[in-house]
Amino acid sequence: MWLTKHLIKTLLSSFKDKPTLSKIHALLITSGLINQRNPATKLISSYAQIGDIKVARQVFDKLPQRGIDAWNAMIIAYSRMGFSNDVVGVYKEMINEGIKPDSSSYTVAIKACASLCDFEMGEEIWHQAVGFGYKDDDFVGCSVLNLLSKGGRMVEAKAVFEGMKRKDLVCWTTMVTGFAKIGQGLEAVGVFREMQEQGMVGDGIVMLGLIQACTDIGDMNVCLSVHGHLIRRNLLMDVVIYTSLVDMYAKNGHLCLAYRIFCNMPQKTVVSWSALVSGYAQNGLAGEALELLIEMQRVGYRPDLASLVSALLACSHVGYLKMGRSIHAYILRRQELEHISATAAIDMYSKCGALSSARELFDMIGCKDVILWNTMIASYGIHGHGEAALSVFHDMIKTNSYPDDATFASLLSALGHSGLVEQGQYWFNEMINRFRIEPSEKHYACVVDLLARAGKVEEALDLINSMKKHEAGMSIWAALLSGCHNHRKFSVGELAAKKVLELQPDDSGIYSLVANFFASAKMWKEMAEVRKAMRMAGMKKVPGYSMVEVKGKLHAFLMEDKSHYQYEHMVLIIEKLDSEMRAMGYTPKIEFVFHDIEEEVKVKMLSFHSERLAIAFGLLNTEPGTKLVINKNLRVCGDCHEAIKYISKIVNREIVVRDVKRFHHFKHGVCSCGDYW
DNA sequence: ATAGGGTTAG
Repeated sequence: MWLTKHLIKTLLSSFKDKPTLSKIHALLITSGLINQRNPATKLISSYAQIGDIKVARQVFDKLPQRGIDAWNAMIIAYSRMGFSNDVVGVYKEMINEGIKPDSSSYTVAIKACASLCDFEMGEEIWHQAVGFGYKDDDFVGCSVLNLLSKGGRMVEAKAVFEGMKRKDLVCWTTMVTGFAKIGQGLEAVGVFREMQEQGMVGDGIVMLGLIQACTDIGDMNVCLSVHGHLIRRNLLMDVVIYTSLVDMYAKNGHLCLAYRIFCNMPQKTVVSWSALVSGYAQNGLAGEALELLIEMQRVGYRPDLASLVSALLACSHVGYLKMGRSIHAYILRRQELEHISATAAIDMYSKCGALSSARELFDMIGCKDVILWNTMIASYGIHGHGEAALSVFHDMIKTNSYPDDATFASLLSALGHSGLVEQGQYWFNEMINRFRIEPSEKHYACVVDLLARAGKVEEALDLINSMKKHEAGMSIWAALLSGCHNHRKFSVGELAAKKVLELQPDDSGIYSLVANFFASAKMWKEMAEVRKAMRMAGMKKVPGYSMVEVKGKLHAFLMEDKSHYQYEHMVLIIEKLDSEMRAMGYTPKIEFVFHDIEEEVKVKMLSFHSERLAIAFGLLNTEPGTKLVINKNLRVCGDCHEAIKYISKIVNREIVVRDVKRFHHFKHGVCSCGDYW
């Protein structure tokens, strides 16, 4: 055999195509060199590099004696392919065969555990590494930093980091990114500054962590200065960095800027598109998000799950059930439904009024995680099905899923809206004592709401006064006031009303609550003052609109929307309904009009609120008996709430109105959610 | 010589 060992080595490092590799492989076998450590190891890495991991494994398995080099070649091969399970598998085999891992085996194995989020295993390997004298190894240490930061354990990570003798750029980057990822942007910036003070020069990757930190901090000045820094340092070349910038500006609501950067990017990837789609969706610009999803497909990008999930979010925002369904079906066809997209689809179904579809999907998901459970509980909650929410919660406990703060926020809110007071109080206490979760302001607001609805306003006030770590905010006082209003508890109510006014509401619904309270308490002077204050505050400028999906298309209506092609027909329907309603005993609640105009005009304004236009349009264009689902961007008006009860009876239809807070199911003259508030 | 830090989504 004229091929020397040396020549084989050279060949293996310079030729990366499969036919050549196979030829060399054959030569190694015929020459017997295959059984020597060095060429075999080389062969394994070469096969791994061209992505032929199976052959690499075969070579590895056939080796008569395997040294640490061969093991590492194999473990690194799996790591490069992203096969973390196999990495851990090979590591375990090594241990079983009595091979002593070295620095690189530990490093790669711990990295694999981090990407699998298998923190137990990761820590076990870490301890083994320490036991074998790799305590001060930089690579192992850095892998550990990554493991801890992936688990959000930045306090421990910081301790390890501080103990490291030589901190290189990779370690610093891990710390910066770690803090940024868990929402501690300021800490991340602090670490970056420290790094600069140590004279370390950053690269694009550490800047990526810094961009994420800025995204989290949300201060435009910081964002712009980091952007400037990138330009000055000439680091603005990588697609990934551009994409991150798009995300940063989009998440902070600067969509024009995000879009401009997106358009001017030298190249784009699917991720760049996804980042923009998600930016639009998260900022409530559902139409733009969906258009962008279509546009990206048109120019040849196959949407990834992130963009599809964002599109589902957009659908749930505007109640676009038909589009939501087809996106869900598309994900199913691609066989890519997993937890995140399933959760998004469940949320979409429930927010579009298709609660049973949400449940059906939920039941099909095996091995549910916390967010999935929480989403189902919240779904029942917004529809006013407290018992169902509680039963899902019980299932959750039975399967040993551990509830978190969000679980209880959804559960307590669901119980409150269904008047399950004892259950609410019980689980609030269990949350604190058994699950050791500290109540947040949100939890307090739920329980205050729960108690106040039941008329236990003194108890609610005691709870508010017992709050130590939080200051009671608008939601808490408004909930209390509403209970006082409904149960004619005037003295606590007066206190709550004052607190609400002190906090300067920017929502006309809250002003009307205060005014109504003063009216029922016969405190006329205060009532007049509230009306005056309201005029002075000049209420939110957000125009109210309602949407209805008819035959798979979304139709939006603004108040008194005369431009609509069916306006005359809609007016006729509204007027006809109006006279029938009055005959049944309905009187318009003009306190819900906040303009200084004549009463007759006020009444007219009420009956042309956007929700009623949407209902009229729905009635006109659907078969009798069809359920109508209306979506409103603000809170449904109190008068309309009353009127829709009558309408549901007159036309004998189920009418579902979703407003910012929850769902109102109107059927046979009643609303499932009881009181308006 | 090898290995450790990177973008979007519930």
